[in-house]
Amino acid sequence: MGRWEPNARGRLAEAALALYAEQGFERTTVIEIAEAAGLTERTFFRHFTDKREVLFYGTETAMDMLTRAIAEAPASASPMDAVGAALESFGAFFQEDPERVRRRDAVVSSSTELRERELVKLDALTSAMVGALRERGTPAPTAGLAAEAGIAAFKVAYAHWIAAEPDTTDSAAERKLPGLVRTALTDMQKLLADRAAG
Amino acid sequence: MGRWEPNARGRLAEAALALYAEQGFERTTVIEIAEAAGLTERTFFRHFTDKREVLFYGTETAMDMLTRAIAEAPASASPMDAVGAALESFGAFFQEDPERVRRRDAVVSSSTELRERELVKLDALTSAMVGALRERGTPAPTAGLAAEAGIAAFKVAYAHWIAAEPDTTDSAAERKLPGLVRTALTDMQKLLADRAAG
DNA sequence: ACGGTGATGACAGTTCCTGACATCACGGAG
DNA sequence: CTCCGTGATGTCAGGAACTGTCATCACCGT
Repeated sequence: MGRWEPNARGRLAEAALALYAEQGFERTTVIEIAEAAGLTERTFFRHFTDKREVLFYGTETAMDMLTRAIAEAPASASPMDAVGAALESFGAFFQEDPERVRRRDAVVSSSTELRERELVKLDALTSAMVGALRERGTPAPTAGLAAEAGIAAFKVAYAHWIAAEPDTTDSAAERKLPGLVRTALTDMQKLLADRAAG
Repeated sequence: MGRWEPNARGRLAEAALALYAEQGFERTTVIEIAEAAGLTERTFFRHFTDKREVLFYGTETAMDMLTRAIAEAPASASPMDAVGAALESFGAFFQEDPERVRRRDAVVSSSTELRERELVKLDALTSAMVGALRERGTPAPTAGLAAEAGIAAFKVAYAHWIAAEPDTTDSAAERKLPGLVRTALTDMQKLLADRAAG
């Protein structure tokens, strides 16, 4: 594998995912990853700031997706409508390649450090949504609450989705991520309504 | 400062907080912390698994507090009632020493790595609350939603509280953390109710 | 053919963190 | 009072994650 093979970043990401899955995150060394991709350790760190970051490649894309979805929501949509729509389309995007998502999730779930990083990414998505909401005139406190509530519901929906689907071709609505996001939001609303006043 | 001075752990935590605040997290070395506490680097790592963990000392106590509050909630309380009560008392605990909380928050906020760790701790608190809810018979999906929604509201309330209070003796209800938690929860409910059906 | 540009390699160095073993203070058994 | 076990600490060696610096290489336009 020569020095100037194309798509170095992609090769590194692939090699890392494979090695993490195979022998675990902690027992995989950056040198191993780099050599598996035909590169050197130093080059790995030119493409990824971190040993973990290599698994969180598309986060910027995800942020764009969410902010755009919120910006493009009709002016009549409430903040929670906009957030809900954005997260549903986000869920739909996940479903496009469930196999890859599963593979990646298995690796991330197996390591505390990786779950740590995933939470930061979710927090970044929250901030991005807050920004997009403020852009369309939502006041700051409302934007914060809407974004946090939305991400919270998404977490639950995603956990359900991952835990359920084995790899069957079953396409019941309950197994589709956008639908799970929607029901999580309504269930959350019901739970919050179910409180003793004052 | 001799080898057998008491409370090594506390001294390390104090020294770390002071140094992080003074010169930043990344530019502080573990050796510096250890020497400031009259100990060695190796001993630091016997007391804390991490350079970051030293700032998240009381997390187990916090988990106990939350799980106990949920367990002790009256049987008639809804899941969201129990979570809300637990988080309000949690907020009250924070308020006991606002100065220290502020100091610590300034340090944590200044470093990505530390915010990362804080998010993990919040996630651990979420899991603890889920466990406590399940203990009292709440079904798993409901428990997950209630805990996530509660933590989401708490995050927003906490951010408000930190951003507002300068150090004034002002004790308006809006500046008290338990009250902010409560209003965050009701505001979140309103936002979620404000959605197009579907 | 030639020089500029960007990606990569090579290497040294710092810091985080761990394992293994020695050492010290204390508290109880005799 | 002495001796010895126990737990906390010190010392040392070392792996692995990252960073800075400079040389080297492939490509691209002139």
